[in-house]
Amino acid sequence: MPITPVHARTLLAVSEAVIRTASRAQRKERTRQNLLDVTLRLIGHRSLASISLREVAREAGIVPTAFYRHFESIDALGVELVDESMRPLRQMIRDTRRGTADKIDIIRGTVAILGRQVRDHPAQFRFLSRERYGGVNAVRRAIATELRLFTSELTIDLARMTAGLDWTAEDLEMTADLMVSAMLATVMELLETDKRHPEDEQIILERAEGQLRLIALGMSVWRSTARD
Amino acid sequence: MPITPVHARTLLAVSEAVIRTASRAQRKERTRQNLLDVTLRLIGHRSLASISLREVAREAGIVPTAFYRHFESIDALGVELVDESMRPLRQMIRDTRRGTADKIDIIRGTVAILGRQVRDHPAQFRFLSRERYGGVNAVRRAIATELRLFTSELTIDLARMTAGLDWTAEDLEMTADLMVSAMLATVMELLETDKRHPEDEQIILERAEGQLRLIALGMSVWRSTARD
DNA sequence: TGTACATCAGTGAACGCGCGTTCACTGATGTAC
DNA sequence: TGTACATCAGTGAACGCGCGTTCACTGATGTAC
Repeated sequence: MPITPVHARTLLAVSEAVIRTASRAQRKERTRQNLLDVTLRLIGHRSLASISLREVAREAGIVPTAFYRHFESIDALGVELVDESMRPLRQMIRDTRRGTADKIDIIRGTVAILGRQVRDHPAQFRFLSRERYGGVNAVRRAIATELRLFTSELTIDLARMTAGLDWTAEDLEMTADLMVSAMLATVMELLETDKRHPEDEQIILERAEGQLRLIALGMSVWRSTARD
Repeated sequence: MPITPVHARTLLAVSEAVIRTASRAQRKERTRQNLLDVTLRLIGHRSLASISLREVAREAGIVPTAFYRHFESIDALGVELVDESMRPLRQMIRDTRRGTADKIDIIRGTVAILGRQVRDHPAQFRFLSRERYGGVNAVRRAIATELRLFTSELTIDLARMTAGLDWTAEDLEMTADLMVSAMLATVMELLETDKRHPEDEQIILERAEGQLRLIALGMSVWRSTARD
């Protein structure tokens, strides 16, 4: 649609309104983000189901009733947190794709990226792993959906790598699923490491690297039996 | 220590006492077990951190204060539940070892046993997977310890299978860890299946079988790089 | 076997507390003209 | 620019409720002799 003078005037009016209302709207957005951040921090030691609306509001510096200006309930806030917490994982895919095409390097690079993301965003990963099979239904389903998308993305990458090697879609998905399982287990182990033993992190990452290499080796000799 | 007449008389007295006190002790044990069962059932839809002592007592048909005759707190009950819930998993190892020595059969058999155990003891597996990274610290640590033992057992089996193939202890453990990760992910997926689609269970089990076969293939061409 | 006493699983009243949610409100910010 | 009105993020009192835990108790079961 071309921008006519009429549109231009309308757009100008709208953008002026946005600038003028920005102050209040921005402050609301800041409070909202604060509620999300505070919840993520509280989740560090406990589960979503066990934190209270009043506690979150208190930590965010607002009165309990003001919470409802932003979310319908703690569970609804949790569902929004899933999306926000998946961001580091989505970034991981992008970072990995930007890496080299050599297989050993891909594995080493992927594990390194994984380690860095977990180190940089521990609260997000802790939230996802704690609530993945946690007690809040809506949150559990939201995480399952996001992880399925993540596995799909990995399946696409595997399809590209094994192009012409006669892999079935089922086998590709099965392999991607195994890789995601191994990586998620690695994430959980990384999160459980004691900060007083930083060398544990290296051991876990090396093991993860070995596991991905083992899977890659298996792939190199895999013959599909789907049509047996 | 040999059993002397004096011992025999003492043992007799003790066993008579046991029989005589059995009624009250047995009833206490029954209530205790009932508390564990009720908690396991309540955990089906929510997390341990979100169920209350009063709720468990109510469901078990006792007054809240009577709960303390059996457990110090819900968390303490949870730790005991870990041990009870690990029983199906331990049984799995025994069942699998009783299977044949052929590799393909071992995989098929193991997956079949896994599927059966999850079907027969869903509450126990749900408890373990939900609380493995859940909000109750003591329970989380208890599960981690038990799963480490489980991985050790599997490492022993792998060592037996790869005898003379020059595998290092680290590589065996790494492989066992990957297998346990894959199996636990399978358990969680089985628990999430909708009962209205029983065919999903078969799909998940077939995928698990493929994953273990892929790992076994990788093992067959694995060369340790630990001494690089 | 009978009796007197001990044990102890389960009772029921009571407590103070933090919870989610309602409601009418305030006052700073934004909008219309 | 100035004024009159609208919006709405955050307030604060109030509610009823279920919670964990204390305490003194009851009465059936068990033990000693």
